[in-house]
Amino acid sequence: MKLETSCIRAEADQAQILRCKEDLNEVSTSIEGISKIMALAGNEVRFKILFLLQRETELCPCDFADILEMSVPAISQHLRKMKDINVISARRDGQTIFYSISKENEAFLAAILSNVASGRKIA
Amino acid sequence: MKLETSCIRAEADQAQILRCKEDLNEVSTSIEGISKIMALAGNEVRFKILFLLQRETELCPCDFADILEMSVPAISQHLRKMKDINVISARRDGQTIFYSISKENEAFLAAILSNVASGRKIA
DNA sequence: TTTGTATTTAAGTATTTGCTTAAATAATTA
DNA sequence: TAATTATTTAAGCAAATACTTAAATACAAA
Repeated sequence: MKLETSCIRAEADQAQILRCKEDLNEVSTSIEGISKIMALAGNEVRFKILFLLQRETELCPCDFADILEMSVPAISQHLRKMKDINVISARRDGQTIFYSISKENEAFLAAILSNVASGRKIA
Repeated sequence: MKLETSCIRAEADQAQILRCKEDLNEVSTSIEGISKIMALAGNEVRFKILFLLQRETELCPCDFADILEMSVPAISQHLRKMKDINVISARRDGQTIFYSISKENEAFLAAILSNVASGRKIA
C-alpha cells in the first residue's frame, strides 16, 4: 500500500528527498526556535514593539499603549508572549516595568530590523 | 474625557511618545511588508520550505510533500500564500511546477536563514 | 479521445490568535 | 490604613489559521 500523501512520479529524485530530510533533521531544533521567534515577530503589533525597543532601548506597557493606541491589556499580552520565549526581558522600577530586547536575541532581531526603511520596501 | 487606553502617569515622556509615533509613521509601509513576510516565515512548515528552497534552489509541491511528510494540498496551500506575497515564485516544466525563492526577497531571507545552525540555538 | 499524473481549489472543521471587559496583583502615596 | 496607579491575569468571543477530503484544472501519454 502506497502512502497517500506521497507523489508517485518517476522523476522524483529519491536521493535528493532523502538528503533534504536528513538536512532538516540536523537543524530541527534550530528551526523550531527560530520559527517561534519569527511567528511572534510576524505580528505587526509585536514587530512594532520590537522596532520601538530597538530605537528606545526600553519602554513600559503604558508607553506602548500610548504609542500604538491600543489597550494596556492587549499590549501586556503581546509582551508576555515575547517574554515567555525570551525575545524580550523585563525589569521593574517602582510600579513601572521596563521591557527591552534580550541580549540573547539582539543580533538576530537587529538583522531583521535593519531591513526596516523609511518610505521604501525592503531591498 | 480621557482616553481609556492611555496611561495617565506623570512620568510619561510625552516627547518620546510623540517621537515614537512619528518614527513608526515614517516606516509604516516597510513594517507592514516585512511583518507580512515574517508572519509567513513564522510558520514552521513554511520556514522549512524556505530553508529547503535555499539549499536546493527549486523544488516542486510533490517533493515538499515527500520531504515534510504532509499532504499535497496542505503543501500547495502554503506555497500559494508565499507566492501571493512574492516570497517565492513558480515556473512550470510540463506537469511539474518548480518553486524557488524570489530574487526580490532572497537577501532578506538569506539573512534570516543564516541563523539556522545544526544542533545549537541561534547566536 | 481516454487515462493517468501533478497541482490547485473549494468546502468543512478544529485549533489558535488577538482582542475585549472585568477582576486580581503589586507598588506608591495620602 | 485606604486610595491610586501600573500592570497582569482570566474569561469570553470573533476572526484567522492550517489542516482534511473531494472536486476541478492542466498537461502528458497511450
